[in-house]
Amino acid sequence: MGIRKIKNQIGKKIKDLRIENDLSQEQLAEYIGMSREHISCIERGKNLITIESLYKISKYFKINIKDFF
Amino acid sequence: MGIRKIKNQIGKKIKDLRIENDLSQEQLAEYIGMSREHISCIERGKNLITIESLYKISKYFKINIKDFF
DNA sequence: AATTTTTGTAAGAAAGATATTACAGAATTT
DNA sequence: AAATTCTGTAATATCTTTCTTACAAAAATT
Repeated sequence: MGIRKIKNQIGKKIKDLRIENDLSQEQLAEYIGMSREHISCIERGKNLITIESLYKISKYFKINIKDFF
Repeated sequence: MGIRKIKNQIGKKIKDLRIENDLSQEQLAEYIGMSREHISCIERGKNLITIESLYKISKYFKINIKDFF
């Protein structure tokens, strides 16, 4: 599995969590402290998130960071 | 568990793998394509590695990226 | 003990991630 | 259908990570 698939996988997981929790990109962005545009790109696998940001998201949704991989 | 602990945890894991495989920081750096200084900082929990670099290391050591978390 | 190898550390440069702004299209709501 | 909310996208700016260079300390080897 290459880095592109990892990007898509992480993006999909974030989007799923966001939808499950009935949040808009903007709401999630505000909670996590990042821009909506960046979240949009991450969800579509265009940008790669840092470990620190991924950690914040995992914390917010109360899941283990492992579950993104 | 905060981001500082995650840094230390990742650094320790990388160092352990490197020692187990009898590599110097310089050798690992060359294989992975990153600087020795940066690996030194990562191992000591001073710098936080990106997901892409972490992925390269996991691939080199043939382990799952989950195992860093 | 001297030599060589390995590692820590710092300052500045380069690269990459993320923010900001702005606008358009899609989806939803009224 | 109009209005509102939500999302995609691009260009530029800002911030953080990573590299480069250089030197010193520590550890291993001879």
